[in-house]
Amino acid sequence: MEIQLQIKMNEKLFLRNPEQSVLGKKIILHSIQLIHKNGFEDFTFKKLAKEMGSTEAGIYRYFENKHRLLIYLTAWYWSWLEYQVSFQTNNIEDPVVKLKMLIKLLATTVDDDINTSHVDESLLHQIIITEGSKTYLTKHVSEDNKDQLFKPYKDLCAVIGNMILEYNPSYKYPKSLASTIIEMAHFQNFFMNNLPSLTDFGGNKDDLEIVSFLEDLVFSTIDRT
Amino acid sequence: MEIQLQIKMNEKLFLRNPEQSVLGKKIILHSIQLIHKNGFEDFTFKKLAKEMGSTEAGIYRYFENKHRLLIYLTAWYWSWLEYQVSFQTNNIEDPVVKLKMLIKLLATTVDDDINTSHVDESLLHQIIITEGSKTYLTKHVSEDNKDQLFKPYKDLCAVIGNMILEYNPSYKYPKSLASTIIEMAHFQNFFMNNLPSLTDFGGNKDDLEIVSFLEDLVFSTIDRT
DNA sequence: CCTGCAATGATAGTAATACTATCATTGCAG
DNA sequence: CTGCAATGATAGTATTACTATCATTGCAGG
Repeated sequence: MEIQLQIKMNEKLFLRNPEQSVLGKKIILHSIQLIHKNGFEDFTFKKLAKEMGSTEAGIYRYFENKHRLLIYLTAWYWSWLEYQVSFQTNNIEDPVVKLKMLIKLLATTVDDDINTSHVDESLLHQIIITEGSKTYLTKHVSEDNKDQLFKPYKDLCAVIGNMILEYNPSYKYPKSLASTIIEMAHFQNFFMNNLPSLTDFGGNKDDLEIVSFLEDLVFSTIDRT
Repeated sequence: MEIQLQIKMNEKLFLRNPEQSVLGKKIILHSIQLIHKNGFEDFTFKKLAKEMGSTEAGIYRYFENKHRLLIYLTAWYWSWLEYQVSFQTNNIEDPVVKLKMLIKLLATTVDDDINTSHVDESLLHQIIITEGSKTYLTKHVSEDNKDQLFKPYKDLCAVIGNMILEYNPSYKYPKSLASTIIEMAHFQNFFMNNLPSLTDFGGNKDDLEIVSFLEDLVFSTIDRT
């Protein structure tokens, strides 16, 4: 069985749909590599064009600017992850098992999904850890939010919130706990690898420790009514 | 009693100490106002110079670049906050009371401290919420960390970690929980004001709801051994 | 009182960034 | 085979992120 996974993205995320042309897919492929390599601050459309063997103007036909491209990549990632979550938790009824699966998906290294040829999910995951929050930590969040640019992130958060309520319908802060799980899965990973004294994961750099921390945090919190 | 609070800052944070001259203090004062007003991305030394009635070159004599200035402001804030924490929890023995005080200091609106004339802590607090994590979410974290630029943040995190251990010496993740409290105090605030569907704080926009969420989270987690 | 040096101001200049515009070429849909 | 959309090639502008130079000021120590 060979399938190609296509994620339908909000039209406002781009000027021209990058999934629908060779050039567009090359933009996605190489921007992921370049941002992963040198970070978002250092990333420019000129450098990307050079890397791709195309031109700056060509990229501007797809994305308004590099910030929009980052939002696109992030939105794509959260959509893909929500799909993974629904796939992996399908037919599971026990909310404990579901929540544990979710934490594992959020907090452990992602493998490249062979069903998406132009996206390396493993690299993208690391980009989201470092750059993801920059998509919304701006003065223009509200306008971007009105354009629904953060919908995939909010959708995933809602899914998690519902899992929490399934486990304990009387817990008062399901959405805040959901956003805490998402952000901390990433921040604790970043801290572990870059500022280890902010964590308890020593030198091991093992994803599974983050999973343990998060599981303990989540279930302690929602266990007591 | 009139005191002037002086915070000793790491020499690597600046080229020339801004606390030791009128121009330096003006840089701090106006950069806080400008970053608060238009956000860090839009902020440039040229605009700052114009606002202050000085010149771009003059500012470069104090700070290498705007990112370093942001790190300086952030480091200053965390140092000031650690002082507030030590002041407000002084003579308190009960770790519950201490932790609650800490959460309150982190998560509620800060008043301008009259003991620091050139820093508006209230504005600075809002800057840290939106821009704080950008100081370390870079490709050069490790070098910056070697220069001890994040020491105040790490120190505060250690203080919180110790409070947690005082309450429950067998809790396994005091430092990760500490960094979670700090980050979530800010992120939940940002979400509440800008992406409310990621929280359970509806339209009220009340700091105290964040306090309740964090208290519940922290004490649930460290209550169970 | 003067002198000397550090801090500041004023101005200029450069390379890179973040775009926008124009026109030529190509390739494939009808 | 033709026409139009996508791409390529090139150029140009305003702003950003600096660096350099020289003149001015102001005050600390002799």
